[in-house]
Amino acid sequence: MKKITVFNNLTKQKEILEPLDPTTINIYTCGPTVYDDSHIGHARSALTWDVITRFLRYAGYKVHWARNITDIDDKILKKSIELGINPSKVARIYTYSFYEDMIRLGIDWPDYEPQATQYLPQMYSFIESLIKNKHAYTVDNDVYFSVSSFKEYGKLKGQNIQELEKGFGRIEPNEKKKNKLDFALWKGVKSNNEYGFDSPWGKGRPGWHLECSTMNYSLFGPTLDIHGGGDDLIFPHHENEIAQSESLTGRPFAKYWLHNGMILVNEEKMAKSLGNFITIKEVLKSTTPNALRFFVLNTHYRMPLNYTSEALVAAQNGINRLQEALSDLSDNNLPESSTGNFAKEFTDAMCNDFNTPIALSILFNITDKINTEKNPKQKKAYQKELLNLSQTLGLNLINTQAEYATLKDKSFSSIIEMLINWRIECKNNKDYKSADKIRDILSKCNIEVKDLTDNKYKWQFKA
RNA sequence: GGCGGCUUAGCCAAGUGGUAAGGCAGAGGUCUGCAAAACCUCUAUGCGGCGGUUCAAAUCCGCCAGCCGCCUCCA
Repeated sequence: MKKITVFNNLTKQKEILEPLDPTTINIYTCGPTVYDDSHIGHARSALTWDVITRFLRYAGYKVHWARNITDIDDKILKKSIELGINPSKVARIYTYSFYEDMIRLGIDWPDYEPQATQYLPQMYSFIESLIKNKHAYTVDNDVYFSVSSFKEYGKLKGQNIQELEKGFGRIEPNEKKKNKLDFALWKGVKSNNEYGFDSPWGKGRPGWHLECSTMNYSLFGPTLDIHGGGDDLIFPHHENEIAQSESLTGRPFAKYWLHNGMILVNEEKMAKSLGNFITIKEVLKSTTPNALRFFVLNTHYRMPLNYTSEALVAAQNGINRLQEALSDLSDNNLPESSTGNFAKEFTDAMCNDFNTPIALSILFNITDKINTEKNPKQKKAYQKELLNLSQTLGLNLINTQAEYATLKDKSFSSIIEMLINWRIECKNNKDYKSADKIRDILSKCNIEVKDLTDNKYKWQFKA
């Protein structure tokens, strides 16, 4: 297998991927905060790491992938007040919603899905060690990390502490902090009614950055191979993770830092805070998981990706062409052997910092071969190759009927609307015989049409 | 203000020194009862602009313009 090259954000250059253990890769990627339905930005992130871990396994590595769930956080508390339910229940509701989305998108289950609230004792000892080492200090019932205690602070962002301080004008000063760049490891409650956990520093909740450091340390020890996440997390989240973890262990936290680009809507970042997000559930009403995956993989993972409905249509049509080339195959009817003619090109592309757009273009090159190959045996071999490589990207090109079922509601409604409109046309032409026939047909399908004035109508299911 | 990134055909998007992948859309044709699918042909002398380095630049350097991200929670 060829060497895999990755763009390491810590060094800002492409490097050959050399895990600590040559046979195994430990990878941790930042997952969602579960306070609402996930949007397609989360889908992009999940798809990116799904494909990267799939390829690492394809390349022969043993992969241990962890993706956290942030299940305690200010936004969750806010939501719990809005909904009038316990914060842990809010977290569970949206964790399950996230899982539902991940299943529909065909994301492989990570090997670990640590949740913040399951690691509180480990967090306490993490904080205690930092206090003992003078990297953290307590103020009232809060604990803060002291940025000035970590000389390399800013190395991921590429700025030193002085430079970072200069650009700090936008942040409201917190009087409790010794340095304005310091961040909370533990946030004490303001009043006893507030939700929280009992800790050595009183009732409160963990700071966001702490969970990733703690869970990484618990799962993988001082140093892991790859740490991933969205590029909006580089600063301060990942910077702070580095500061905490390296202050604790004195060892490098992660060898390689990989970040996926954002999804944009109208050239603007899609984010919950901007309110311009499209949920995964919403988008899957009008497109298939395959098409969404194609849409995402057609752009290199580090580039921004502009969301448009046109692009999703293009993706769906592209997927259709690939599926068409395998339309005579099914699970009971798979060719035995692959040509292997394209596997090298495919691997080369993926080894070059996971160049999925090139990898996809190779799938189309194989499709050309399938569609023009006269020799049936050879054609089968090309089909097998297309199937193998598409599966490495997590695409599902055969047995696709189940996928279309997710679109059923939309198609179903539009067919009914169409029939009703046809019926109105018949009525307007005084062709009542045809109009009645259409109404009878709908009626047999348990759809009752009710005429209103001015060609208006409504329809409903009847038992 | 500080730091980082982007600008390639109608649209999406690869390509980081050797003469522009791939997809979508579009045009013409073959096939077809008609479609669909498939196949064949065509669709950027040019990669934001201006300079420079080089035998050779979309690719390297400089300047300019436009756009975006992070610095507050964010995948």
